[in-house]
Amino acid sequence: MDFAITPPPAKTVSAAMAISQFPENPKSLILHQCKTPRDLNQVHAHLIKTRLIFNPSIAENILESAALVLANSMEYAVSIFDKIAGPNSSAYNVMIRGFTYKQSPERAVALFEEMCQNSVQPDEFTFPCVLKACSRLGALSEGKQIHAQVLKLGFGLEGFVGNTLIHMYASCGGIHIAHKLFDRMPDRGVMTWNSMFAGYSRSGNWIEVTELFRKMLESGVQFDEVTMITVLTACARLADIELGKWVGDYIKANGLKRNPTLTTCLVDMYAKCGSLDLARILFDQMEQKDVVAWSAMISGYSQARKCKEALDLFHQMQAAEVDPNEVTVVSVLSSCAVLGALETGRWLHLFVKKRWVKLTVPLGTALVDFYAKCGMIDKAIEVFMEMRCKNVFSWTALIQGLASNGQGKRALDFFRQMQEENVPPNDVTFLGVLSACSHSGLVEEGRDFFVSMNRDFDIEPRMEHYGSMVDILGRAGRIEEAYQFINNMPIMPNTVIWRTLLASCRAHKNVVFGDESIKRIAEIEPLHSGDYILLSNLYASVGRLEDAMRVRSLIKEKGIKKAPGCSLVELDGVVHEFLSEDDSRSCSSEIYRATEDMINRIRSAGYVPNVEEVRLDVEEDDKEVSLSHHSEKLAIAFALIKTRPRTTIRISKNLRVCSDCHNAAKVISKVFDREIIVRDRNRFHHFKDGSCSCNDFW
DNA sequence: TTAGGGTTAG
Repeated sequence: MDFAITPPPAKTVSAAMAISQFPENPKSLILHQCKTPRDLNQVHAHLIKTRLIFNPSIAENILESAALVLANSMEYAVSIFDKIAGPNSSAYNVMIRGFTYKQSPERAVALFEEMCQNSVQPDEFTFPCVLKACSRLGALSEGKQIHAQVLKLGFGLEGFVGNTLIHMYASCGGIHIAHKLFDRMPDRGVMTWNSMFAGYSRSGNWIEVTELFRKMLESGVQFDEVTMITVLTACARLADIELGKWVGDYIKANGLKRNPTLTTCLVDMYAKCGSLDLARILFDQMEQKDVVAWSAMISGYSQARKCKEALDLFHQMQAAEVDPNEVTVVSVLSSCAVLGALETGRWLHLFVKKRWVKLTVPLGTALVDFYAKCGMIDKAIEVFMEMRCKNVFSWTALIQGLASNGQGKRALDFFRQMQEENVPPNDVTFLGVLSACSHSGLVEEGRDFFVSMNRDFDIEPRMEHYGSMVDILGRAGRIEEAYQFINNMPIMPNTVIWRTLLASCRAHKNVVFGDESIKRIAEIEPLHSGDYILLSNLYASVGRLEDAMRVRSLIKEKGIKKAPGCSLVELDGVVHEFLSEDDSRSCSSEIYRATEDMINRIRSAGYVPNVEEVRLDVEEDDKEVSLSHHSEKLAIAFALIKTRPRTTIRISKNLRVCSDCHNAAKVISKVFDREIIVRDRNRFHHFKDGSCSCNDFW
């Protein structure tokens, strides 16, 4: 061979040198020397030249190299395999294994069938490979046929075949069969147990995972890191901090923290169980943090509604130059949605467009939810339409988004479309549907949907569904009907239900049922400041000012804290905060002046302050001033002077908008020619041209 | 030659 004279690069030398002294059994040589396709080509060429390829055992060795070396393709291996006259079971095994590992499990199963047709008897190595392929495919019926073959050929449950059979059944939805085999298994090792865990965790049966783990501990079989990973995942989903901590302590005591996957699971478990600080300590201690570790910590914050922390950590992740993946983006988007962080969310959307051509279901859904929660409902619809694949989550996000943005009828149109496309709604979808009816005053429709969810979809109404129904009736002024509805509830109504009724009583000036609601709330828990304020306003609305004052003074007497009204407005990515009657800001006089100007202008356009809801402890003359200093008015006035004409103003509020501010905002939108979007605790108000998207139902 | 794992959306 000529390259013994002129040495080519190192890698080729080793392969070539080896070839010149080809050993009797070349298996390990071929496997070790063939590291690249080029090596493989050379060895293969040599085998053909020397006719060694016709030696079945040598052909098999090169076949195995071809199946293992080339990263994503089996074509080279196929070309060798096709030239083997009468391949034996070992050759088939190599090919089946190759297909299984190289993401073509369906070809692995097909080849197994071909093997049987060619009367080549499978051996104890064939079955684990082909069963693994079935597991990957979720191919239960093929798996069952293979099981029959296993029995026919007399293989028992011992060893690998038994374990892979259990794994196959467990991961293809045949968990009961898997359990039967597991029970009959003569010698259950850690792999046997892990195969069962894999099945339960794949189907989300987290309780079964923890119960099985306790049985494993009783049995005395030593668990391993894979077991702990599955168990920790289950603890996270179940918020089972007790068992989770036990595993955590075991990991600490046995010095297993160096396994980053295991630590990531611990971080995730602590975060999902609410111990965010513990999670963060572990996370900070991790030497190597991959994208999954970062995502676990970020989603921990996001799910705990610590959205600012989630965004901060995301920025740290970018600073650490770790590339976010889909999961990261989905978590961060959901935090942006809660915060109304429009700029960051938009940036993420651009990032998604650049990075991933196809919108996946979770990504699309997170974007729909994000835009809807930022009041950009048209953009939410646009993203939804772009999604090629949608599931019940995506439809629900859109329906809820439309409902909270005051487009109840459109929400119901989408609900009908969802049914036409055969996507079955779930309990949360119905919350969106009922909320659409409530916000749009669709009483009869709401009642029909409430009946239909149980009758046609077999969904048992939860407390929230009953609450929505009370809201629908109450808002429409059908207070007595709402009261009867509560009395007929098959479950014990909670305070949310009674507070919903109380709010309706306030809106419709119904003192009788208002008093009754307060009584019922007080039976369950101490009254909130909001309850007193609603009751006080209710009395004031029917002219019982003394009672109103008495209720107000109770707040002070009992020392009940009131949550101050707070509005946020985002300008150039900076969030400004306003509190009611806030004079702490350095520019407050400027803002108060702007507020005054704003009020004067809308007064001349017909705005009349509604003093009914003003704090009753304020002196009569001051009432209108107090009204004009509600946080949303301050925020709107601030935005009016700080932004260019016609720019949309976006306000986020911690409480519900009061009726006076609602009225004022309508007039402001017309007088100043501005679209104003206010997100309150429950929903959106899009003020434009003197009216609001909520049609004054809120 | 043969088996197992973590983060995501309403």
